[in-house]
Amino acid sequence: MRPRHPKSKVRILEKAIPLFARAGFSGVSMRDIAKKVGVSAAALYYHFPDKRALYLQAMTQSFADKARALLDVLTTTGTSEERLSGFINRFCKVMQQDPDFLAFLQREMLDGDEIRMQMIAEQVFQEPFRAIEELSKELAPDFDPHMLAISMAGLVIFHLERKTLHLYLPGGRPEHNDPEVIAQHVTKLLLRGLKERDG
Amino acid sequence: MRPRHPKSKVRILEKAIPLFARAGFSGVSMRDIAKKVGVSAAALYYHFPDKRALYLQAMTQSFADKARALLDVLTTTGTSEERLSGFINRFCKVMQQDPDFLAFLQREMLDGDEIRMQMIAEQVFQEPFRAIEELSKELAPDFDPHMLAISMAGLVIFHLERKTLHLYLPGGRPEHNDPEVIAQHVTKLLLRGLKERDG
DNA sequence: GTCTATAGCCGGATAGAC
DNA sequence: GTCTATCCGGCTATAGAC
Repeated sequence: MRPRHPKSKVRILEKAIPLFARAGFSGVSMRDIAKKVGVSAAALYYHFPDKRALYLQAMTQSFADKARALLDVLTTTGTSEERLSGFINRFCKVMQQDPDFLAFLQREMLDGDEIRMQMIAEQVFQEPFRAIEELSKELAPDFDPHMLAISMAGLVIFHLERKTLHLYLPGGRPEHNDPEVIAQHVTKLLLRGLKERDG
Repeated sequence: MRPRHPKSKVRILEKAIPLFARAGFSGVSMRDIAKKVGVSAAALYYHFPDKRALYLQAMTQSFADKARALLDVLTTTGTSEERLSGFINRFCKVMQQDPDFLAFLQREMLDGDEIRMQMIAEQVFQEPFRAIEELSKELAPDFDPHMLAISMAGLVIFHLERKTLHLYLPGGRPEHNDPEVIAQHVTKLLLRGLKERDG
């Protein structure tokens, strides 16, 4: 249960996250954030030393607990195929339910400096990435596990990030945005690609 | 052969492209561009009505001729497999040789308004996309051709856009940035994934 | 076609009252 | 903790000389 009047700092971050995720660091002003929160711009400086610190904390907040959500489903029991399918499903769902997280991730891959990238890698992706590499080794030992893990992430992420372009490309249909449809497509593509031979 | 002193407008666009591609519309000022070109900011307004127009023309310029480069290799003769492999190779090479194009594309997928997205779709991606859908139908009639085309693009693009993150993820090696290595990986993954059964 | 100068606005950030 | 008022620099864009 969330309190009706959360601490100011939390309220500021809650409002700042979607703004920064959608317009980026230089696309949002402190006044924009203050207006959304319903306070003066000066009030923000009581809680954060400067704009960069506010951005960094907003991003960190948006990334929190994402690693755990992805790891959980990777460490359950079952065949390799079941774990892959479970992971792809969870990944699609997490990304679709939190568009701010996806936008932040895309933004950081474009603009992120070394320090922020290192933080993201260590705090969010390193553990799940390792688990996916292990799964890759089980499923397809003749593939480079690092590249295969990148491929899995890329397949899911690109299906979700191409949303706006999708409207104007031929053959686009509404169900192509359904995370379950995407997960099913990606899993089918991967599994057939991972088994060297199958009936 | 490029003339030693190209028209000012062309010179401005040449300098503006990498700046906008790397920092985005709001991350670059008219003064930044003017400084790179070696003129005053006021001079830019002789050639472009405002900053938005300059950005749009820079983006359009960066996207020009990309459709043709991708289409050429799709319409050559050969088996479906050869055309797929040729396309993936070309796609990787084009994207890697022109990082500004890749950055612009990522940026527009994040920030692009409907008008710009429609322009990109119609002028750059519609024709090659249709050709890839046709190829998908030949190779794997039981897949949704639209989704498969998205998957192909996503695989290539994500391997190239994750460059900065890659340093901090386990198992990353220098050759993972080689476009030929990426193309080979993606082709292998796709072809095994596309054939329903193989020996 | 390019310059200098400048208008007018908006940005981040601070001072000091309450 | 939040306010109003403000500093000051950078921003887009224009005016007018050359």
